[in-house]
Amino acid sequence: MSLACASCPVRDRAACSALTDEERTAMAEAGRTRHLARGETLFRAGDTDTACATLVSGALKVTSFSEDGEERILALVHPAGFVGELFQPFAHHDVVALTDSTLCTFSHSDMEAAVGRYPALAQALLRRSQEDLHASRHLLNLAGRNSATEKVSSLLLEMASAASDSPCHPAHMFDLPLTRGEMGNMLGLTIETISRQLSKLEKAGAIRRSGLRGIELINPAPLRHASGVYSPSD
Amino acid sequence: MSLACASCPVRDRAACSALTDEERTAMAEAGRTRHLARGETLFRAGDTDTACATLVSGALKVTSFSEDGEERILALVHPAGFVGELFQPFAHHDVVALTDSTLCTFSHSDMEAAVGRYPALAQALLRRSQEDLHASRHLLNLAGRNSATEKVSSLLLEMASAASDSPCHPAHMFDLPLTRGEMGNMLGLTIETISRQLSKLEKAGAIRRSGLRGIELINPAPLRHASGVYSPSD
DNA sequence: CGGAGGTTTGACCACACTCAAGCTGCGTGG
DNA sequence: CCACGCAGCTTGAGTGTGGTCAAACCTCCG
Repeated sequence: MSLACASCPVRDRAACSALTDEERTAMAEAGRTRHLARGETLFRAGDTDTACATLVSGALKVTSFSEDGEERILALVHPAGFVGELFQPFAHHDVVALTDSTLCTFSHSDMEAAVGRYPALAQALLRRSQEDLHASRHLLNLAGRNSATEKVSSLLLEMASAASDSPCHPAHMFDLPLTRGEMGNMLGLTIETISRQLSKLEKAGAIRRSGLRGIELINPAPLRHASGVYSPSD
Repeated sequence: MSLACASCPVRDRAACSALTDEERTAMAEAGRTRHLARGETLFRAGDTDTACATLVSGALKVTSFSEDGEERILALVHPAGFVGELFQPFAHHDVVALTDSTLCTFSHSDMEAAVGRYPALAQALLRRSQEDLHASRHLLNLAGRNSATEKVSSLLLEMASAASDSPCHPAHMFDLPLTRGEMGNMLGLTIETISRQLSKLEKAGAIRRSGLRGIELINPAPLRHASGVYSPSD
């Protein structure tokens, strides 16, 4: 059996958790475990017969490229997330690893067949797809909001939550999986603006930076405050 | 039978088209036809036991409200589209009619039961959900893109396509279902900027405005040009 | 005819972008 | 082990696009 479902860290949360043991065993036959190093791509826009995958560990980004070669990040994928454009002859977006990642991949056709064969899988993917939709709309809301301070603050809080083990408390100290450029293009800002906002937050005593990637939340209050409330004294 | 499926204009495209005749008849028992006037809301964020619906005619908007009461449009729904947050105890967004609309509504619980009972329905909704996700990412991309001119041009072209009967050709002349304010908050711009951009496009001879809502596409080329396609001779 | 909601237009200003220089951290090779 | 080089980041100065505020103008309806 090519997949080690029994020891899979996301076996309770991923789409395949909806399957019975026999069904999962059958699917595992068709699946492959795959590792991606930071920067490696799973598939590109335009690829036909793209893979589908459940992310087991690490982080991915879903991006589109405009004609002039500008990247735009459309979504982040966290463990237990599903990627792959079902029912589409070719992919519309690129999927790239942000950190070293482990995935559980299936061929496009195997996955579509499985969706037809196992109603529980279709339902689980529907659930996931609705969650993705929700996340996308959340990002839309965030990126459309006004000030750069708001955007960066919100993103920091979200990254802190994603980095935390418990879903309720944000992590106190964590590494950003994104470069400044990547943060910028998620939020519709430039590298420089991100950098300036982080400096401002550090000066204000809200965070501390350690190295390029490390973030320590000293005082989350101003972040929450900034992500929506206008304060005249600035 | 409460629904007139036989004469339904979207019977071939909506999610329910995946059902067999008997299945559809069974679902029709549980459904209700409902009309909404422009501005009426189907459900609000926070509502429990929200309705699910297939849009038969008209147009809807899906919106969220920030703490300070600012509306943000997250998606438009066109005929054959599906609204309703499955698997969620309460709604996260508002759904409001942009124009007088006809919907085919089902209670939250009936719909979830149907998804469990009819695998084909789950699959059809999965397909739709993926399309919605794609649309949301498309909007994300658009709203994150740089210039106001690009945004407005793209939106105009999209509205023209949506208003057209044939999927390939944009309509030559159509009415915007959105107010300036609504366009603005889809694109992350202000009313005034939208207005100025439209004036600019009219002066440039690309469009003509008739009344508040009417748009006539005189020369779509500058619109396409502005909306991302890079042409060296500028 | 009058009012209200939506729109247009103008003047001004600020926030974020651009361009440019210097810095930090990290990997590679001598 | 240090020197070098590169990629990513920070910081600064100046500019411009789109926001804000304000006033006038349509257009639809009662």
